[in-house]
Amino acid sequence: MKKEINKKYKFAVIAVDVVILTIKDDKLSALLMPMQKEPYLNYWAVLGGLIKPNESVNEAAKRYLFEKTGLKNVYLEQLYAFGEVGRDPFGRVVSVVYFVLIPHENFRLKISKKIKRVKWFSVDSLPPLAYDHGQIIKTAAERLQAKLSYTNIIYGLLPEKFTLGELQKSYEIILKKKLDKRNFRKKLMSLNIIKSAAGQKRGEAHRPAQLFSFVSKKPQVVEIL
Amino acid sequence: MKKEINKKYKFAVIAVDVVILTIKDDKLSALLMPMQKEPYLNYWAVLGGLIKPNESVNEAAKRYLFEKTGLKNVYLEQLYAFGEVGRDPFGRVVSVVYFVLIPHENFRLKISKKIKRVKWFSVDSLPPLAYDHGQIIKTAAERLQAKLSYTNIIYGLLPEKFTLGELQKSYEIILKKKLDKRNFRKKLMSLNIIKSAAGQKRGEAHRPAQLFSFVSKKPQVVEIL
DNA sequence: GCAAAAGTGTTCAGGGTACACCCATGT
DNA sequence: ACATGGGTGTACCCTGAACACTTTTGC
Repeated sequence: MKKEINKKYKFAVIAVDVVILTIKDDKLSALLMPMQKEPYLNYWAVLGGLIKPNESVNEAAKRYLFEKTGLKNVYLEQLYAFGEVGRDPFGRVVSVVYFVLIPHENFRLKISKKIKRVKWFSVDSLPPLAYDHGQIIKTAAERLQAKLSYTNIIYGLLPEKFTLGELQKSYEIILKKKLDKRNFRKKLMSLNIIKSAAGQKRGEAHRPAQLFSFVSKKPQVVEIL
Repeated sequence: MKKEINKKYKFAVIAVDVVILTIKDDKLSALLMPMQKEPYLNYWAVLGGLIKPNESVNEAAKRYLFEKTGLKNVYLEQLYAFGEVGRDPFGRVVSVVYFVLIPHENFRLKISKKIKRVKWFSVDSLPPLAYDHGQIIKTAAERLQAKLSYTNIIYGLLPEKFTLGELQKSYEIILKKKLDKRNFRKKLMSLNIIKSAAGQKRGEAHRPAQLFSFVSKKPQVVEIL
């Protein structure tokens, strides 16, 4: 599809790209799919596509996300518009990039049959990437890291119910630093952003953990760490 | 120019808009220009235009800024991409919006002769605005307010040399709250982001004030307030 | 029994906040 | 003389940071 761009359009066209992030195997990871055409054959890319004339840019991002992965009602935020002239060898494409947070656990992606395969990569060890997608993923990871400290958006990465240990570990992975368990719990309980939920997490070779859930799954500015 | 859009382009075209902000008469103010065509005749708008095929989006923003106001080497940051379908009645236009900070004092704008006139408006009492420019200015003001608290970007709004009183007043205007003079000075001196500069500010009916300048005019993350 | 994470309080230091008076100037 | 903002120090409180042991489970 992108091949015909430089024939059809003198001016730039608009694409959206969506960086899907989750925590998997104790790493912040991005969902990538392999390119199927030269010059990026076998390079990996984030999900994306051109916008349609009758949809907003936000809608286009949500549409591609849903069409290609089945994801809906997840944390989604506009990241940045990437508009360098040479960023797409097929033609002039300006991409408005979004990032999405999903809990890894229990999430079944419904990958579109048009996509050969997808794979999660740790954002710290990415394969060769198409276009400027390396820069894009780096920017997304930085934004996420920055926002964790002063907002509650960690909720996007956790399942409905979670333990304080899992919550703390999520912060530690993204902030890349160890946190003190007692101080962490004291702080989070004082912020009123999480509440005790019914039940415990059992089945592991240690004492069961109380479950918690988020009071609100709307973005809030809160001084967390 | 924008009139032909819906004839020529089936798909969306890309524009840039630039919100120019300064502090004038103790108000955070935006530079606006009157529209000269229906349906927005006599509405006001921020500076903007379409991008050219051979320039990046960032370059387009800087080019329009320079061409229309003569401004260069000022604080400029990408704000957000606005992409609602109906935002421009002439056709499908997605706008990548930037904001710019300038010191008001001593700044001579070289307004392009193509522009009939420009005027500063307090962002808290804006005239009727074209397109979604009300939303755009509001978003810019919010971003600025948020970033003042944790970065040093106030430097964009102040002249080369300034007094601590002027600096404090700038914060107070944008944050919309009074600050304690002694605590403010103590904090800023401890951060090493400003340094004493030669000379004093005299000529006003009170004790002369020492001048200061910024150690660095690069954006830095610093916990200021 | 052993390993592994859950759960729980106290102490200390540093930073934020509140607060009042004299100084140097222009009019 | 008077009005105006410049310039300065201290006391208190609260928050952030450091720190260790017992509990409950699965194997």
